[in-house]
Amino acid sequence: METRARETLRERKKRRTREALLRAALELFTTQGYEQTTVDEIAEACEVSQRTFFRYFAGKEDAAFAVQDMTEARFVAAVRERPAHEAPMEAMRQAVLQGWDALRETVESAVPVELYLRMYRTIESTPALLAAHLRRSAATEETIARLLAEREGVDVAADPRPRLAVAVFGGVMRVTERQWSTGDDFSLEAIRQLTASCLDQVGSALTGNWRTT
Amino acid sequence: METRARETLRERKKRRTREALLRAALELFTTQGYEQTTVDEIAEACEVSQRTFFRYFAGKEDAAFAVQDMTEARFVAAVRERPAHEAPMEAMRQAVLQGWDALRETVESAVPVELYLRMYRTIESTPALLAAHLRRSAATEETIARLLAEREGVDVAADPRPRLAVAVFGGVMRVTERQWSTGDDFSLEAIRQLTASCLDQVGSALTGNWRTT
DNA sequence: AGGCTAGTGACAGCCGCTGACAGTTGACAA
DNA sequence: TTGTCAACTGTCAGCGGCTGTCACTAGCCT
Repeated sequence: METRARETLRERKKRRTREALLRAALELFTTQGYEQTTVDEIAEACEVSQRTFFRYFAGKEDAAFAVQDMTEARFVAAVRERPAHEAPMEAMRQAVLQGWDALRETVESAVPVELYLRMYRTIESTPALLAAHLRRSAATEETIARLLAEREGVDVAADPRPRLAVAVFGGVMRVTERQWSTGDDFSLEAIRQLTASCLDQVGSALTGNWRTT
Repeated sequence: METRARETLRERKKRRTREALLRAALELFTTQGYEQTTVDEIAEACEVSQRTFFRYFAGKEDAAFAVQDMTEARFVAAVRERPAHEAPMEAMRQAVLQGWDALRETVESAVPVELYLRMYRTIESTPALLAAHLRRSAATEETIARLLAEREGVDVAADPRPRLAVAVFGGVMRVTERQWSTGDDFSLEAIRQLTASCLDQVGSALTGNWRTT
């Protein structure tokens, strides 16, 4: 966590360029749309060449998910740090909620939280980005599955239950995301509350017979 | 189902061109890889111009999923036709299994089943296609959720349980797909059996404490 | 102070995809 | 049968994402 330690001029310039590109990209994506924004525009906004953009980001998509990656990493770390006595589903639940609580600290070093939340919604409403998001989530789920398998002492190759549990959890998260991004309360508290609410209703959703309740 | 009735010459030619393009595309995708195959190659293999390819398919991706779309449509229809007394999860389970059983008839009109299965695996192992696949699945899930909500007489906007149930089911399907495509038995029977097996283990996966069993 | 190299810009080129326009060929009525 | 019309196709031009190459500038290090 000691990034400010002896940062050479070159490194500082690099970091600034990257941050400028990222901020400009997210700003443009969220205001005029992802597809409508060209890489040239982003580069021009920072007064660098298009080629330089591609030296910092593997592609346009990569810039869109740069911040998301930070929060996902936090989530994985949070799961890893959960006490061993917690059941898998409970550990994931706590890790996610914890992630929302600490979102500000996680994100603010790169971009304003408000910009992050706007980008989050842009991802949900842009088909190409939604696809990429789901694929990335699948990769994260695979990581978590291995983590839980090891933690519970089962073989992830032979026992499908770790992957099943994570897939179910991931499915619930996607419903939560969708509900939040199509709702009318775009606050951080709203998404935290929705997360808990959706997780609480999984059992009821699976047992069927929704008419009676 | 009466496609052969009064098919004009023009229509026949069109259908042939489309089928040729589709077959060539899948053949090339599955043998040399999706990214490694250019649209020009596909068009050339059928002796048409690149422009013509784009008149039949919205894009390279579209060709890759043409057959998948047929099976998904069958699945949605199957859910719709399930008896009203079945619980949601059970209805989806039956619909999927039924889909695998009828796969041959569903697919063979377009391409050989073997080619379909090969393409299925190619999708799983190609990041760009996997992303598209997940997004398409999400769209299908939304359709199913509305279907089940109506069927059970609940409001899909107010009650998250239909979407939750479908998301959970979809998650299990993805685990199944992955397990199948990374396993060593690429037969149709294998995937059918895996489907049932994974669905059976969801309960156990969620209750945690995997060590004891 | 001067050599070294990371970082950059400029240029050329591939590929997916689209719009515009003209040529060809099947459909259908006179 | 023939002529007209609409459908289908090829060609060409162009945009945007992305990559390789190469020369050049600017910070680093001795």
